[in-house]
Amino acid sequence: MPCAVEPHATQMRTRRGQSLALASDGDPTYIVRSGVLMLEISLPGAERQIAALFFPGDMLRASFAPPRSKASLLAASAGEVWRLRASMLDTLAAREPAVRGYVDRVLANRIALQALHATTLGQFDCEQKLATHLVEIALRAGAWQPAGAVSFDLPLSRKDIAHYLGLNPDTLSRVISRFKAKGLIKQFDRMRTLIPNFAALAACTPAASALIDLTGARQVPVPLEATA
Amino acid sequence: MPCAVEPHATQMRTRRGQSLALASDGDPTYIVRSGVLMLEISLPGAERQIAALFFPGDMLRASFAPPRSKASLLAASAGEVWRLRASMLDTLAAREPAVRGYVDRVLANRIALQALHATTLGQFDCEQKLATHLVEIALRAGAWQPAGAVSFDLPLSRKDIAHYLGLNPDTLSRVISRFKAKGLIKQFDRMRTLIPNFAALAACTPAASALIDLTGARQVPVPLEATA
DNA sequence: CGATGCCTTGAGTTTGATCAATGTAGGTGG
DNA sequence: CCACCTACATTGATCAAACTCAAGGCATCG
Repeated sequence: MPCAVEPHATQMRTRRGQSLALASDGDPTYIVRSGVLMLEISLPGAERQIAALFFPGDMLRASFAPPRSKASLLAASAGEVWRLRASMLDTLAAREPAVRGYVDRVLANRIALQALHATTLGQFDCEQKLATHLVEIALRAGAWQPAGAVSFDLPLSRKDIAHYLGLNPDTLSRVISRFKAKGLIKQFDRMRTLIPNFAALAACTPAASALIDLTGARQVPVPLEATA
Repeated sequence: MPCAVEPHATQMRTRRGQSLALASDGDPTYIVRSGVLMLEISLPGAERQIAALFFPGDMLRASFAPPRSKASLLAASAGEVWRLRASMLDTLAAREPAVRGYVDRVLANRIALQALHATTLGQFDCEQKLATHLVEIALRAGAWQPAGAVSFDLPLSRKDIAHYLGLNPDTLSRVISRFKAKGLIKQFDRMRTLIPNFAALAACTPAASALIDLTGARQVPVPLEATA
């Protein structure tokens, strides 16, 4: 999206589990090109929480993370990111309306997504939480297929998904098994996943339509009301 | 903070429970002067969630809320807000570096706070959740007193606090009673609250030091390590 | 081949939700 | 002033959803 940014950014390849610097000087700023980044918060005496996921097109700067406390930015999967200093992005934004618009849009979207995620964490039961996550991934990284099916690679490990959803990994594993038994998802291996009927899955979470709105809903093959 | 904004804003007084428009034209933008605003998300078939609280000095625009889905902005207590159109704020930000800096700072802070709140919702037990909320209020709206005490009015009703913390109102009531029994808080009536020993309360939540960092920690009378 | 990391599954326990009853403050009208 | 109503808060008894702990499966890698 922000083509004016490219010449000023450092290209980086990430590997699964790699940690990206948040604390270094110049308030580092990242734009995700492919793969998924996780913002991890580990507070003393509490389990870690994956506070946010960043998909291709998303931007984040170090000042988005709580300072001093143990926040870290991890690559969930292999991918590519652009890195630049915040001051450079600010300069570009002041000069180029397209960059300014991109930054503003991405920020507003992030806050809205976080509000939704707070609802997921605060109110949903474990099945709704998993359905929400699957819908989110399908919308951001899914390959749409005929008849309302979607396929994708789960970018996060079971443990990471659990910590993103505020669940215990054991519990999450059980919920996934239940979803498989109900035919809501099919798995070919740990990662490779197929949702045979997106609408049926979306019907499992109250957040589906809000997520569709927020992700720009590139394509949802079948209107939600049709099936499910 | 943003004095250049004042002449372009509409002054509004809020009453407890009042709803502020999010959907009207021009992407309405609010700056809180006094009192507290709540961003409420009510998804079909789920309990409502208070996704975020906005204290004096905070800013939010309608685009921060998930669109179409039922988000609303409510005044938790009587207060005063400035209202202006987003396009006006953007114009001012482009002209005045002070406004630009204010907007950027407030946004980054909001995202960091939301990350912390996600951790609170996802990992903390009910006592840690309440302690976190009390620390947050003490830092944002408390009157500091000698010997590490803080007093304030709880701006939210029990039900609102519960929905902010992802708890059941009954459960919250029990936790508050436990805190009173332990001497962590004293209440003179429903709202008026005193924390005799801030450090002891802060020791109940893993998020205390991160919150202190994020709120700018105007004054924390006694370093946390001293007591508790 | 064993070692390791990740995931799954069962048995038992606990935390917090639910339901229902009771208490309290503030407001209204007789 | 009292009776009454309503909204909000507290508290107890019961229950279930999710956590914990432990055992076992299944890949990958040296």
